[in-house]
Amino acid sequence: MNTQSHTQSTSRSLPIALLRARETVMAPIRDMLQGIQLTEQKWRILRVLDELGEVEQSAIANEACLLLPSLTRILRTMEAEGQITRRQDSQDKRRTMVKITDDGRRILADNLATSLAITSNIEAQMGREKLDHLLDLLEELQAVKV
Amino acid sequence: MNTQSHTQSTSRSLPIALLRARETVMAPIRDMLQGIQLTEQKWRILRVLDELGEVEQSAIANEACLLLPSLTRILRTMEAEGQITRRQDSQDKRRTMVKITDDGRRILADNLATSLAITSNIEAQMGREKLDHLLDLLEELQAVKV
DNA sequence: GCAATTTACTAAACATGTTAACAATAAAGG
DNA sequence: CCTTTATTGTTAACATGTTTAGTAAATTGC
Repeated sequence: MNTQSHTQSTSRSLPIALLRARETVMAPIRDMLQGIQLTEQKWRILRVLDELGEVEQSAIANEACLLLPSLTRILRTMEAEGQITRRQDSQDKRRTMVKITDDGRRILADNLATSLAITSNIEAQMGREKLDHLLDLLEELQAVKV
Repeated sequence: MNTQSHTQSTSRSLPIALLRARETVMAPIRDMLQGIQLTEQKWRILRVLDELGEVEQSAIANEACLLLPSLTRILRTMEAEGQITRRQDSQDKRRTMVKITDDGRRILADNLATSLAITSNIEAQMGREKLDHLLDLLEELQAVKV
């Protein structure tokens, strides 16, 4: 008799189900990224910067779902590798503004087709409606007060 | 004009939506665990071991969604802290069998009520039906071939 | 039986996750 | 103004994630 007999099997545990689903979705993206020496996180950062233009680090952290200490380290290497640039904001000197470089954009452009193909593949197998419904439910879950 | 104008906003990106939803769900659990010096991963391991009894490490890795190298390290410290025991399997000497100790079980028992309350809270806010539906969709997503 | 392959796990190296503490600047409130 | 508080970001320390390589034992296939 176990302590947790009241609880669900792992496949019906929300935290684990979310983790496993994410592994499934990320697997082909990781395959793509491994070919170009980019981590999942750096890829997300490049996409956010391409989408938002020049932004402060908190905004990146928020959009790309990273904590600031991680972001600090990652941006340091990305700057050294020439994928982004950073400069102090003149108005608010606490802020660092970050921008994607042409090299960074090139990485995105080179992998856009593969990225879209991965998304399409999942959509084709699950169906657009189900996928939209799933995204709605996930959005709703994020709004839950904890 | 950005490179990614074809793509969805981050809130409709499946990988990020899954990540954010998971953050929401884990936040109160992390609060609980911080009080008892346990990481999210160790908590999952204890629950799996309580549920499955004595099992090999690959089974834990699979159930708790951890890679073996991470598991090796984590189990080493958990053994040192007396929450689990490990022994070589006599039939198949490659296998290491892992079992939860009474101390480990006590940790689970002490936090069962809090854990259940967190689950109930989410269920109360989202509704059981939606939650079940979400779990169904996540299960379906995991089955997608990539 | 035995070589080749597979399985179960470990080790090492590097990247990120996570928390706590801190520095610098800006905003708020008196 | 000037103190207090909040915001922005960094650093450090430790835990885990991820990949590659390696070891030992079991299984396969001939």
